[in-house]
This record gives sequence, structure tokens and C-alpha cells, in this order.
Amino acid sequence: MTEAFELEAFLPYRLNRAAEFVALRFAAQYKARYQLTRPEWRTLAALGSSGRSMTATEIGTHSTMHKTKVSRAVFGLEQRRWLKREADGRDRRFEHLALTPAGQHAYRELTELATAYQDELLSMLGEVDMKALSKGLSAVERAMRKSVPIP
Amino acid sequence: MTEAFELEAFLPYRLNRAAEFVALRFAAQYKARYQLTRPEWRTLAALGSSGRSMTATEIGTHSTMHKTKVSRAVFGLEQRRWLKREADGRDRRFEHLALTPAGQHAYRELTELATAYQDELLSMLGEVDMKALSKGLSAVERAMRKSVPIP
DNA sequence: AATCAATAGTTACGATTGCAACTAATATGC
DNA sequence: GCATATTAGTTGCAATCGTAACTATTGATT
Repeated sequence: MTEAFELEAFLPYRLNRAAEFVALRFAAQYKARYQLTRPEWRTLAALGSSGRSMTATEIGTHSTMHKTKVSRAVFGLEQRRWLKREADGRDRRFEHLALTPAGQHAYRELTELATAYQDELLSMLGEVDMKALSKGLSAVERAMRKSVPIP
Repeated sequence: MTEAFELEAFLPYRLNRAAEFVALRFAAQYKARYQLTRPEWRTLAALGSSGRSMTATEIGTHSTMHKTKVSRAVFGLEQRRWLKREADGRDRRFEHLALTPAGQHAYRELTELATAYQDELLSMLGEVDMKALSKGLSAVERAMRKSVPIP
């Protein structure tokens, strides 16, 4: 006899639920403190974490966000004066995006929140299970790099 | 000196990216074949998997979907005649939702797709890493049950 | 039993999203 | 060197989403 389908064991379902839970609790923090949207936080994080300037496409690839999402997030951060654009001298289609000092300051504050949250998660999950999760996620990331994009 | 924040190691970020990757590849299948939305698939799966009738609130709790999402998904499935509502005799606020034979048929077809996809994931990740991921997700699920809902 | 609180589910509406079409710039082929 | 294809990024628009307000029903309080 064939094994019955178990939704509770279905990986997309489990991953999605876990991701939503973990993300929501953190989003509540930066939304409350900075009125940042999620795409804005992800853009800020990509730029701040890289420590260099990036193009919008790079940000999108790195954080797997749609280019229109990135475009709007960049606009939002630009209005806050957290980010400045600089045209590429050789190829003017490119815009090099970099954090302003104010943006870097916000990034540092947010990474403090993020680090504290990561610690909180570690204590919630325990070191052993956290390691297991990390190992599993690494495998997914490996698969992502190998796989051909869907759209 | 303090450890620098590493976005690539930040759990919400990693989980979200992995979940999106895994979900998107499956969504492409049921969208192409049935024009099902994600909330509709999740509702169908919750009902089919439980094997019994459920209320909208139960579906929402179980799949962590907002009640308006559930409400619209139920409406969609009802229009396809995949689901029927039955009022509770004692408390008429409740609606007991159950799959029709057509709905059960669709559910079985979709679970075949899902099972095949799960197998594909297993072969992509490898058994060891899949086990690790599963163990890590179980820990998150445990934390979810303990934690107080944010909204 | 009359009022008030709580719960299940729906809906109106503003915000967010992604697709497709667009502009602008550069690369390629002939 | 000119037409065509390609790429970076933006925007219009329709679909989707979540919040808050709503209806309907039941429970609790007095």
C-alpha cells in the first residue's frame, strides 16, 4: 500500500510556516521602530552587509527580490536619505547604490536588533537543533544555486 | 571586538529565501495545471489532509493563514464545486467545510504531484541534509507552539 | 430578559504586489 | 554605421493582500 500524503510533513508547507513565524516576529520590531517595510529592510541589509555599493539588480539577485520591489525599496530609502545613487561613468544604465552615513547608522542599529533576535532564536531552538536547521538550509541554498530559475 | 553582522547567516533571511524557492517551484505546477491560487491549494490540502470537515477558523489556525485569505479561498473552492458548506445545527456561526467528491479527486491528484515533488527535493538535498532540515524545522514548530501570537 | 461582550465569517478599502510595457543606454550582427 | 537585440531600471495597471469595520449569532452579566 502507498504512503498517504501528510501535509504536516510536506517541506514547502513546513518551510513556509516556519519562515513566516520567524520573519514576522522580527518585522514587528523594525516596523515599530523605523516604519521600514520588509523590502526596505532587506535592501538596507544587503547594502550594509556587503559594505560596498551595489546595483539594483545585484540587490535583487542577492536577496531574491523582484526588480520592481527593489526599485520601490530603493526609492523609499533614498527619500529617507539613507541611500544615494551614483551613475556609472562607463555604462550609464547602471546605478551604484550606497548607504549614506545616516543609512550606515540605521544599518548598525538594525543589525543590533537582528543580532539580539538571532540570539533569542538560538535560545528558543537550542544549539543542536539550530545547527541542524542551518545545515539543512545550506543544502537548500546549494540546490538553489544549481537549479535554473523558474521565471 | 564584536562579531560583525552577517546577513547570509541571519535565520529569517535564510529561511525566507529557502521557503520561497521551494514553494515557488511547486506553485508553478499547481498553478499551471489547475489555475489554483496558493491559499486555495493550502485550504484544499488542509481539508483533504485532515480527512474530515473543518471550520474556516480551524483551517486558518492550522495553516497560519489570515481569516480573510481563508474566506476567499473557501469561496473560490466552493465555486469550483470542490467544497461544500454545512451550517452547524447548534451554533449557526460555524460553517463546517468539507470536500465534495470532485474536491477529493483533485486533492488526490495534487497530493501525487506533491509527493513527487517531495521526492525530488529529497534527491536534491540528500537524505542526511533533509533529515537535518526536518529536525531543525521541528524545533521551530515547537517554538511556535510555545510562543504567544504576535497579532 | 435585556444589555453587553465575544466569536465566526464577510466585505470595503487602502496598501502592496507582480506582470507587462515602457524608457534609456549599450552591445551585436551584418 | 545602422538596424536589432539586450540589459538596467521605472511605471501603469490589475490582482492580491491585510486592516478595520461590519453582520450575524451566541454567551455572559446583572
